[in-house]
Amino acid sequence: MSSSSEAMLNQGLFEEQEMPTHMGFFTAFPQNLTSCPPLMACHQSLKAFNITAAAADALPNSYPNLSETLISSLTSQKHRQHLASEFGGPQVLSLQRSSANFWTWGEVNECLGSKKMGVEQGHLGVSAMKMKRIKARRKVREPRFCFKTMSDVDVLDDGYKWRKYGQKVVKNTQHPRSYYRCTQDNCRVKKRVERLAEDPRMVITTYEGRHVHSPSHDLDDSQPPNSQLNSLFW
DNA sequence: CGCGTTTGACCCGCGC
DNA sequence: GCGCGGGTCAAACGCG
Repeated sequence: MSSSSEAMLNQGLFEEQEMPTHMGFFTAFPQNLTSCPPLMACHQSLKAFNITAAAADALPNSYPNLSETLISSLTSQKHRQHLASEFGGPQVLSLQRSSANFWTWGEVNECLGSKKMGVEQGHLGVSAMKMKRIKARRKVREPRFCFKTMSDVDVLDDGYKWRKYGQKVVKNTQHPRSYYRCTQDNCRVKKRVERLAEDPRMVITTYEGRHVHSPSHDLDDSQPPNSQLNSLFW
């Protein structure tokens, strides 16, 4: 896909486009990434999408509490050059999350030993009723992440191979939502692709689950060895 | 022929 | 319990 670069003009990263009731980011990252499935999945998504290239310059101003480590990893020389040449400047980054996915915060909390994140504990509180619903959802729901991207093409080239398994007309939208599954055996990662009702130029890509394999082609030439995102945001 | 897409039917969770 | 709407299935179809 030759237009994948333009497609990678990421306008934001957030979790669940509906009901964005919470915003926040992690300022601590577990030493052992794999010990925390939600963070691991998010980390992989960030890597796969080269999301670090987006809005790097805007981060410190937009999110003053963001850790130094993350900012430095996002504002590497290479990414700056990429931003400047490809997009002509910094992009606006929006980080949102939804109450619908509260449980991922809970898991993260457990993994981090709680109270070690750069978010208010108040954001993590859930009512018993909500917890019940979350539990029901949790049986079937993997961690999910959304990327809002301005692009002409619907399906972004993220290095993985996808097979479309469904399409659905969503209420109050004239644009259909497409459902994709990773074609790799034993990999149950899914993604949804839809266009924003208010702005059809924007593509919402929602990932669910974690890949159990590497991308089918090598796109990750921007990560120096031993370079890790040791912080993470939503 | 194999692989991917299309599309109508079906399933299931949720709100009323 | 019922209806709605989102998500998935699977047969048919298209393409290289």
